[in-house]
Amino acid sequence: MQIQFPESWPTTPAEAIALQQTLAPQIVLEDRIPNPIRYVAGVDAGFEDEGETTRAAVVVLSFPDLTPVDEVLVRQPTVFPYVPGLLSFREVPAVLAALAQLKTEPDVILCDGQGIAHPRRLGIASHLGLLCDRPTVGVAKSRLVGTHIEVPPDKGTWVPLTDRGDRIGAVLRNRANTKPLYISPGHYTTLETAIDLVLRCSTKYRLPETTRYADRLASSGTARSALEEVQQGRLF
DNA sequence: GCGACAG
DNA sequence: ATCTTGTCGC
Repeated sequence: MQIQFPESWPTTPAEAIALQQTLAPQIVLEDRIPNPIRYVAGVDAGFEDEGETTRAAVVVLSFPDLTPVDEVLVRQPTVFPYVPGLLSFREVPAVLAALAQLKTEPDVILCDGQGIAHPRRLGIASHLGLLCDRPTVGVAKSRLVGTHIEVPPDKGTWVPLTDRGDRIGAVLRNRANTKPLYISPGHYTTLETAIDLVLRCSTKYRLPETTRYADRLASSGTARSALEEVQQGRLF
């Protein structure tokens, strides 16, 4: 898909925070997702060489059958350290490079991490949504900010995630007997639609299929060689 | 000043 | 995120 790469990228936390404050007001919390949805994408990032190299994986699944139809894996030098609240500045560059190589245009992208459930309302899903001008949803495995009551144990139930008086997302019990997921709108979507989409992308596991496929692709790129396995005496 | 803190 | 063995539970 066509990607407009940023001409410059923040180098320091101070610059990154300033950019977030500029971009946050541009987020659109209205549904602008194509109907019907034909393709959903999942993105994930991983690291090698003690963080020196970033891996970004993106997988496109047909919807609603969730069959993988396109995928890309890229590796490039890491350009920003991990700082809570500034995750996008570390992972987005590689993710954009991966998206640029997709042949199939996704109608919506599910990201590993928060959307607007962020201190400055610009988590990685929101930031990515603005940069590629696409609907995005944040699917995080844990909380960054906000408070919430306990989530009922029943599968499919959720409670609002609140921060400074704002409803910034939902804590969703995607499966019974598992930790809940933190869902929040990224860009061009409402919380209700985000929750519905995550549920419709989920089958028998805690994480939606989109992120599971992306995780697997990202991991395949870091799998140990047979030689390394032998040297560690763990073959067979 | 003391915790909390997506991936 | 990554390192890293076995182990508890469905």
